[in-house]
Amino acid sequence: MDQLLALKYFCKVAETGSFTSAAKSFSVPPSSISRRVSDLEASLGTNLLKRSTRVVKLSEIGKIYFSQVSDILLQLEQSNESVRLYQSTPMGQLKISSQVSFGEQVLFPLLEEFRTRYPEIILDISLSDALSSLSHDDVDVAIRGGYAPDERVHALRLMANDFIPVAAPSYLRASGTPEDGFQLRSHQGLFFRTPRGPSPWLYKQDDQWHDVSGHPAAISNNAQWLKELGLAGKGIMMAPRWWVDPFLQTGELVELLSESVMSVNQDPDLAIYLLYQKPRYLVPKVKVFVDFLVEKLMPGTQIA
Amino acid sequence: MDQLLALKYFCKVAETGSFTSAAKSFSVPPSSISRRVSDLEASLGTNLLKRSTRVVKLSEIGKIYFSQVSDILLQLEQSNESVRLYQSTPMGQLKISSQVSFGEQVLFPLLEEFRTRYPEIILDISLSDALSSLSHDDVDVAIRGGYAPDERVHALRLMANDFIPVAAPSYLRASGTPEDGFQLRSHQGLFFRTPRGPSPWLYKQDDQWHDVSGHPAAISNNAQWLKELGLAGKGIMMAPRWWVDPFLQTGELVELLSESVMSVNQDPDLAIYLLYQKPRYLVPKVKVFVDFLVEKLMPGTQIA
DNA sequence: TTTAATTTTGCTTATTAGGCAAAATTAGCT
DNA sequence: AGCTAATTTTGCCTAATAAGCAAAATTAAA
Repeated sequence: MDQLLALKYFCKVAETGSFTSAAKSFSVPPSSISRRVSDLEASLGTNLLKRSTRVVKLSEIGKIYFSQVSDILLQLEQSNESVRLYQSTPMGQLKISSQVSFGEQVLFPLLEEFRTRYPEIILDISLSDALSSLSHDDVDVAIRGGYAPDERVHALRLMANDFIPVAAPSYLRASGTPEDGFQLRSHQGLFFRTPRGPSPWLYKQDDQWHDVSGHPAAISNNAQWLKELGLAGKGIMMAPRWWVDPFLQTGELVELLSESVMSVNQDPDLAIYLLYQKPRYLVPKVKVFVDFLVEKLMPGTQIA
Repeated sequence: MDQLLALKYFCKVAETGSFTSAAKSFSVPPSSISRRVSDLEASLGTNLLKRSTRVVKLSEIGKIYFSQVSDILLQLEQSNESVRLYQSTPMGQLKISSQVSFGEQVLFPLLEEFRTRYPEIILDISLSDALSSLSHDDVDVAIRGGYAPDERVHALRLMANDFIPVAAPSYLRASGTPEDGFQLRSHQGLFFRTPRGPSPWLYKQDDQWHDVSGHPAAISNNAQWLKELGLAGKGIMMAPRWWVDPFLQTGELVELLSESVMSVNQDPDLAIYLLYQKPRYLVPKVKVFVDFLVEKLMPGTQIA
C-alpha cells in the first residue's frame, strides 16, 4: 500500500469532510479515495472516520491521528521544498582543492568577489600538491596541473601550464647565461618535488627529449621557498609561466632559452585543469563556481 | 511512486552505508533499493547519495534531507503506534447517553468502580429521555427503553422493563384498591410523558388490549417528581419494576393487580437496551464498558 | 593488473492503484 | 412516513509500478 498517498487522501477527506471533494482535488474517482482510506484504516486496525453518506466526521482517534499526520505531511513537504531550493540556488559548503601555488597566486585574489556574489556559499579551500582523487576526498571541485583523468569527471582546461627556465639577473651575471639546452646541465638547479619525485628539466631537439637537469642546489615541494632562492640568484628553475610572469614583467627574473622547447613533462598538453564530478543532477554551488572561473580565467569561452 | 517506501529505503541505505545491507533488512533484492532511491532522487531532482561500489555516502543535501526525513519517519511510526495503543487498551472519552431514571438509579452507582478499573477512560454521561440516534449524536453507547432498532447498531438487552401499576398505601386507603384492570379508569393517575406523549395504562384481557388510563392527576417527563407524588399518595402510576423495587421492598409503594397483564406498550418485549455502534474495528473503551455492564447487570450472561 | 564485492540495468512477473458503472446508504424534503 | 438526491461503497477491468532474477558495469582493495 502506498501509505503516504493514503495519508494524503485521508487528510484531505478530514479537511473537506467529504470523499467526493477530496477526490476532486486529487482528480481521481471517489472510489480511489474510499479504498485508500479503507486500506489505511485496515492497516491501523481502527476507524479513523465516522462515515455517513452526507457527513464524514473524524472519530476520536481519527482526530488525534489527523492532527499528527497533517503536521508530518507538512514537514515532509518542507523538506522536499528545501531540497528543491538547494537544487535551484547556489548554497551550502563548497569544498575546493587546489595546487598550492595556483591557489595562492590565482585563486585567492578571485574569491572575495565570488563570496560577495554568492553569500550563501561557504567556501572551504584546501591547498595541497598531493593529487587527491575527487571520489575519495570530500571535494566538490579540484584544480590540478596535468591532463584529463577518468571520464566520470568533468575536466575543464583553465589555462596553459608551460614550464619555462628562469633565473635572476644576478645568477646569470655570476654563472653566465646558457645559450643552449644542453648547457643547463652545468648550472645550479632549483627543483620542485612533485609526489612523483623532483621534476626534471627536459629539452626537446629533433623530436627527441633530453634530460638536461642541472646540479640540484635545492629541492622542495614548497614553491615559495624555491621562488625566493631563485630571486636571490641561487640557481635556475623550471616554473610555470603564469607563476613567474609578475617577475618577468619587473625583470626580477629572466626567461632563458625562449627559442627552445623546454618542459618538465613529455606530455605536450600540460595545462591547469578544473575537475568536478559529473553527477546526474548538477548542484548549483558547483555550477556557479565553474562558471565563475571560466568567466575570470577564460574570457570569451563557452563551457562545454 | 511510493514515496514513503522510497524514503524508508533511502534512510536505511544512509544508516547502513550500503544498498545491499538495506536490501537485506527489507528482504528485497538490492535492485529494488537502487531503483526506489533513484526514483526518489529523480523526483527531487538531486543526488542524495554519493555512490561508489564499496562505500555509499550522503551528499551535502542528502545529509540534510536524511536528518529531516528520518525524524519524520520516526514521528509517523509513533503516530501509528499511538493508534495501535488506542486500539489495544481502553482509553479516551467514552460518551454515554442514558435515560434519566435508569442513569440515576442504576448506572451512577456502578460508574465509580468502572472509573477505578479503567482510569484512562474519561466518562462523559448525558442523561436525557429524548431518544437520540447514535449516528447523529456524538455518543458511543446509549441506554434506552424500547426494542432493538436498526441493524447498524448492536442492541444488548440489559434487563426487563415491565411496567407495573403501583400506589402508596395512603392513596389506597383513601381511594380504595382496584380489584380489576378496568377499575383503574376511575383512579387518579400519575403519567410519565415520553417524547411520543403520556404513556397510557394498558390492560390485557382475552388477548385484547384496553386503555384503562385513569384521570391524569399529574403529567411530567420528570420521573423523580412523579415518584414523589406517588409516594405522597397522590395517585396510581405505571412504573418499571426495577425503578420502584426499592419502595416495594420497604412497603412505601404497593404493586397493584399483580395477577393481571399490564403495560404501557403493546409490544411484549419491553426492555432496557444497551445500544452501541457496530464499526468495523471495535474500540476498546466501548468494549470494556459493554462487558462491564453485562457483568454487573446480567451476571452469568455471555455477550453475543 | 586482477579480483571480488557492490551497484546498476534489462527483462518478466506480481501487486496495487486507477477508472467506470452499478449498488447501497442515508440526510433532507414534501 | 416515504421519497429523492447526494454520497459512499463494491465489483470488475485496465494501467501503472514494485518485486524478482540474472547479467552487466563499476570500483576499492589485494
